[in-house]
Amino acid sequence: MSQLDVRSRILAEATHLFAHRGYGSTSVREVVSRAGVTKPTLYYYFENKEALYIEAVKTQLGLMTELVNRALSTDGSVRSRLRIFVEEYVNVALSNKDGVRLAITATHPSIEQRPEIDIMSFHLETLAPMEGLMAEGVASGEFRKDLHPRFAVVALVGAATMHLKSALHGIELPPDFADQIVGVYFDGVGVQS
Amino acid sequence: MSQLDVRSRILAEATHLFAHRGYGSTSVREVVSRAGVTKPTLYYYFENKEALYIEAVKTQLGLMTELVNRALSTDGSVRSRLRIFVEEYVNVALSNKDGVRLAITATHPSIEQRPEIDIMSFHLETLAPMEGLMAEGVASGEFRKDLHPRFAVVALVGAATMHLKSALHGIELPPDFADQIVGVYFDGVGVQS
Amino acid sequence: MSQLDVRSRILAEATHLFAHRGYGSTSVREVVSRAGVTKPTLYYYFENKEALYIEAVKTQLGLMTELVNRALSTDGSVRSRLRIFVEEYVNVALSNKDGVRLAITATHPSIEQRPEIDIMSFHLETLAPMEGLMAEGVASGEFRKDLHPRFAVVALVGAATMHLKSALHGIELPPDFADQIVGVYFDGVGVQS
Amino acid sequence: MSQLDVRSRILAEATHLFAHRGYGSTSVREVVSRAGVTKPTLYYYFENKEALYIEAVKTQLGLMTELVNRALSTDGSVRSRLRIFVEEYVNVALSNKDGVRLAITATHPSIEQRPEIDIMSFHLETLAPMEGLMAEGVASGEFRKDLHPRFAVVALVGAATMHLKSALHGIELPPDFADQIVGVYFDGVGVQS
DNA sequence: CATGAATGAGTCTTCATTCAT
DNA sequence: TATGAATGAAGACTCATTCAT
Repeated sequence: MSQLDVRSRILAEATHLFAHRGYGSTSVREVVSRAGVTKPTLYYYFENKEALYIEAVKTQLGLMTELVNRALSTDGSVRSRLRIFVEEYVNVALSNKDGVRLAITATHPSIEQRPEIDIMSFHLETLAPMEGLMAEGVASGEFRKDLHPRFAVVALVGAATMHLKSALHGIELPPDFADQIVGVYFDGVGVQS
Repeated sequence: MSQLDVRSRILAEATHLFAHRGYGSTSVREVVSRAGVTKPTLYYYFENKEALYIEAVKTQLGLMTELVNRALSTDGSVRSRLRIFVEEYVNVALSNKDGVRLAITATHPSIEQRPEIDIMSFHLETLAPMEGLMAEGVASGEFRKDLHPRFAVVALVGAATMHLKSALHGIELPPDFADQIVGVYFDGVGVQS
Repeated sequence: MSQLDVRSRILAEATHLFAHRGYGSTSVREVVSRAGVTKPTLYYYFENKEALYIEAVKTQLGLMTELVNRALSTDGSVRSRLRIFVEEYVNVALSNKDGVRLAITATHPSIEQRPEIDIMSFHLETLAPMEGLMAEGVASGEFRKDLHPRFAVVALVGAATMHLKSALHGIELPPDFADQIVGVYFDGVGVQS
Repeated sequence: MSQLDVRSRILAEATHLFAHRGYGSTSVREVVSRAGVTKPTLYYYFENKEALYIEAVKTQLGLMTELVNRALSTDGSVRSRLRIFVEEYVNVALSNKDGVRLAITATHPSIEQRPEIDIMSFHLETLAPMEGLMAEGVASGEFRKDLHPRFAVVALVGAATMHLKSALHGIELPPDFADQIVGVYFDGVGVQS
């Protein structure tokens, strides 16, 4: 009948609206109207607005976790794996803007989430493997010995995310953005002395 | 009577609540209740909830612009100025969590801002001087010749902001975090070849 | 359950209150309270207070249009038809005081209708057939040749309406009021010279 | 300083707004804003909104009473005095639209006036002299013997008012409207048999 | 599975009114 | 006389949610 089944359509519209307006400014009425269903139908599939939000967010966080694991499980040097991760991260994000926006907002420390999301377990699931990779890099001699893995992860993810945000704001990224980001990350902005 | 005058108290509570709950989930009732005033008083000072939000956000963005300009206008090498900026940025942020949370959320590309904020002019006012500094670094030979200033800014601000976010999430930063961040930024995570 | 369905009950109470208090002094709360429903129910059936007002007024104007057409489509001389019209007009009005009050107020030129009513089309629908009848009277020789139809209509409707208003104010009308009104209208107050 | 003194300016703006929006839809805020004064100033001159309304209405009713008495106290036949009355009535009304609109609305039987106006005493003050004139006409032989004075007044005032209302609606009156109205009133629309 | 109809509680906002100055 | 600042009460309207069908 329709492209997606009813439940998926509701979830998709919810993701879109939560991402664009935020939780509090998104009304159930608007979700069902865009999904072309009635309110009781939504409540048939989801317990309430909060559950809908949580499912939408969890779905997106799951996609990101998958992405990280996929990127990190390739072969090659740590550097090349990080390059692949950055490229994938940004590209997937740009092809799923709604989802990424929602995920970023939801993991913001700003919102004492009314709908309580278990952010920490997400962070563990995604950051832990990255920290592992960083530790691997230190051990293998690719990274400086004095590097704290968590610190290394935060710096790279922060840089990549900010580039992503600027892209979401409409600023165009160069085609070799992943190379550039990882290049600066590995070699620094300073001149090699 | 009270520390701040009525208007400032309203603005402060609004900043707090908008930062913690988001725009849509913050009610005017709650703002006035925390500020210890009645609703008409709020509407005496602010046209409506949207105007209140915009003023709160603009105030915080203004503080950040000031901060950038202050940090960049010190003497010394580009590296030392960036170190000061990072230190200031994170410290000020941690001492004004509400404001920073609000500013970060507001400049998020996620929210098709119901209350429309002129984000771009903020970015220009803050990023432009930083880009200038980066260009200066390239010219003076402190930075690699092939570095695009905008790219350099985004990488550093992204890294610093992500560290800040992790701190807001409760993860402790080392005392020399600014040195570490700028260190990685300048010299890279890789071993000097 | 109740005599009328929910929607009709709301409309009836709205008509009553709008007629007695005016638009601005009638609160939605009062309407729903008298209709024995809750506010959201009202908004389920009517877009907003204005739409409710417009529907109430249009309904009453429609009844008046019907009345005019019915009275004028009888057989007999123009005079007898006008007599029937006057009688019907006043009697129907007195049996539907709320509706008439609302209609009179709404067609008042005084109120730069907040809820904009298309008064002109109502006037056309009601006055045009009456003007036609007057022209017919002139043609058939019942009326003076120099009579402008519109003028004739306004004079009769004005007189009848004022009698009606005085009745609404509590002043009793004689049983043969229609004969008297049409009598004066046709033969004048002056003595036949 | 200003054309009118403060109190008069407030009253004038109130008259205008009450006439155009009705009592309930007119806000004190709007009155003072248009009058260029502050709210406490209004409350210095008028006890409250209701008193302001009553004063505005009474002022206008007083003008109409004056008008009636002036017109009726001229010399000449009853017919000529009525002609003068009709002419004055309509002309004065058209030169003081706000006031007339307010007066007509206020004397509407529709509104169970929240601000209670003593309509009856107004009617007595204006209609009584007119009824007297009508009785005079009957006595002098100008009018038919079987004419009830009250009835005669209502018919004429009704016709004149309706013409006035149509003029307020924008429909132009012929220059000799008073002659025409009184003509129909005296001689009827029918052909003299 | 789906819905038309309903609701209690809450939304933002404005009302008429009043102090202290 | 006049006002800046304040308020209790009410305004219209929408929220997330539910139930009988």
